[in-house]
Amino acid sequence: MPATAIDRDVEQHLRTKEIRYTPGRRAVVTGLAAAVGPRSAAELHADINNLVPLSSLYRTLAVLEEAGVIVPHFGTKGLTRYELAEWITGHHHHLICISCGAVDDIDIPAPHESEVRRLVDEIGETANFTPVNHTLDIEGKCARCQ
Amino acid sequence: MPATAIDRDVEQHLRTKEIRYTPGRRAVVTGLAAAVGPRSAAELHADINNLVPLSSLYRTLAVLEEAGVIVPHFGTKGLTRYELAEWITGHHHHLICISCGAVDDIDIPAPHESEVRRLVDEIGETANFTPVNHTLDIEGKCARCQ
DNA sequence: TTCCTTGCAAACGATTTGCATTGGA
DNA sequence: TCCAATGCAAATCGTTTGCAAGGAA
Repeated sequence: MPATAIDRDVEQHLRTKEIRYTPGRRAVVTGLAAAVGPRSAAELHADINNLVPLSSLYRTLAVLEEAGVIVPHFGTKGLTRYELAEWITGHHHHLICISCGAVDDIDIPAPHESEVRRLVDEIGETANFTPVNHTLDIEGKCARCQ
Repeated sequence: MPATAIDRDVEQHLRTKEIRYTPGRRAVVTGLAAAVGPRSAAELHADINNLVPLSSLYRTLAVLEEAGVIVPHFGTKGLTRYELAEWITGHHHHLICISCGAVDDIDIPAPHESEVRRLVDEIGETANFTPVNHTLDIEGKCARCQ
């Protein structure tokens, strides 16, 4: 029944954790896989055509987050948006246009990425803080808004 | 009446915009200036000893944000925290504890900072994007939560 | 049968708003 | 005087939870 590679990977991932991959959960994952950027509960609810009531959707999001399938993103006032975890989508950063508000995912070249990681580790060490993840968001003007 | 340099700068800044620097607003700015990292409305409310009721506090925060004195930070689920704008505090980054939720400001050494800026500029060039600002948030475990 | 999952409705916490009052310029 | 700022209470919005019903193992 898995429709896509992502779907199959998630199914496998959940099986090893003995978490059921129910139709509602599958719908959410599929919705996120189809989305361009991070989606809020309400947006997902619409995306999957009200298939799952909001309260169940929230519970589904909590389960998937706990299972490491999705990751919350706090970029907007009073709203949590979720996206598939980086082991599915790959590590990436965000370009945020201050003019039109668009958010783009961006992959940066591996050498740059490891430079960032090295910096982050160094900073953490100095501050007695154990880094688990980092977000490098770049705000500026996108190509269309120059 | 301005007590600190920050207070004086903000007073001046607001005067040019013809926005009144009332006692309530001054209290919020002073509270933020005294704080270690970004503060939520509720935290500030406590910080300034309930001097300003929450509803007015929220209005004050909106005014100060609109005026460019403070800046919102979305790092934690369901909460908006504010901090003084960078023209007041200087450029800095954030350490976000995934365990207790605390957010700390961190200055990183100038060489590191210019490395980051160089990276950001290079990334922008590649993506045909003009960087104006960047945020490097590091999520992990703080000293107390190790 | 025994859990886990779901749906509904009510509860919750953060934030916003309407409205009447206060207070500076 | 006049408009902005304030305080209170009620409303709103996103999210969470209690509880009873449905479904898979």
